[in-house]
Amino acid sequence: MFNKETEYAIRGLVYIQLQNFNGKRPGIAEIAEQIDAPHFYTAKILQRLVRQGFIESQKGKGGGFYFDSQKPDLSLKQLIVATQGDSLFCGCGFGLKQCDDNNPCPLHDKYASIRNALNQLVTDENVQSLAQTRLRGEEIQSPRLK
Amino acid sequence: MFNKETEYAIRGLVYIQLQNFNGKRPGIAEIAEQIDAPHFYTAKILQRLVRQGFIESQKGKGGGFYFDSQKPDLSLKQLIVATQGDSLFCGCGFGLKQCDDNNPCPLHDKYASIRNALNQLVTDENVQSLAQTRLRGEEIQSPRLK
DNA sequence: CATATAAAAGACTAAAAGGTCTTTTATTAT
DNA sequence: ATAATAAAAGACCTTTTAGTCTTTTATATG
Repeated sequence: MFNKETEYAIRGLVYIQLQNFNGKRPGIAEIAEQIDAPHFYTAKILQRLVRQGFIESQKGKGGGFYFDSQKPDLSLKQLIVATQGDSLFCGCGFGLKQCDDNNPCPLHDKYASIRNALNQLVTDENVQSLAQTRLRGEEIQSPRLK
Repeated sequence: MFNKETEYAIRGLVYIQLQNFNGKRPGIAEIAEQIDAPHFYTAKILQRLVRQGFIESQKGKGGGFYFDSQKPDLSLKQLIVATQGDSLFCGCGFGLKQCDDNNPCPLHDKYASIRNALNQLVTDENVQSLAQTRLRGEEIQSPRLK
């Protein structure tokens, strides 16, 4: 469904946001290890996301990656389109060029509804809400485990 | 969503079935042209499908590709799994290794329902029914056009 | 200001996907 | 038989995706 770059980007950004909630700015080594992704490849992907303005970074001692809390939440849709384009949301499952609501291919209606559901999901969900869900999950479970 | 090989395979097999309904066995050149796919690449893909027993072929004059009408209908699911594996139907959208119903990642439930819908669609639909839909569509439109 | 630290930049390699082409083999019609 | 035909086989090439590594640049802190 998603390519590696997108997977690592989602996992990386959610991890960064999670650490940010705790007042920390994780570095590449920590991020890559925690999300189980290749160190240097993760660095390259995060650098691209910085250049595109999705996250901020700080060089030098105590540096790392962080979200600008002034900026609006980052939807998965924005992130996915940035890393692998929008083909997932506008292509025809059957691969036909001439396929739209007026001239549908045999699979059109059923496939379109699935594609729309996927579009809805990634438009609604964002990095911040995912990180918060994980934060809550851990907070709720912690007392029982201790 | 699907890779090129899968797209060409679906389009090619539907075209073959459509021609078979008319008592014809199309050859590679015709198929590739009609489905707008690269000639030699289409040949390679169809050859693999023959080896896997999805379709039959006949060499020599008057030869071409055809379905064994004795065999059961070929679902898109079978075809997709043969051409690009089953990762689309069992992977986690979030890319986490530990993600199942017991230990779900934040997106699990919503993503799972989309994946299941997709699975259902390609399991229900098959090459034969798609070809028949196109056959009916053309038959209905023909009288008006002439 | 020096130094340690950490991201930025970019060259490089590896593997997979996508695609091309030539040669061989099988079949059928003359 | 043999010539024409059409798929099978497989070598090769190109592009994209995935991943690695070294060098450079910026920055906080002693």
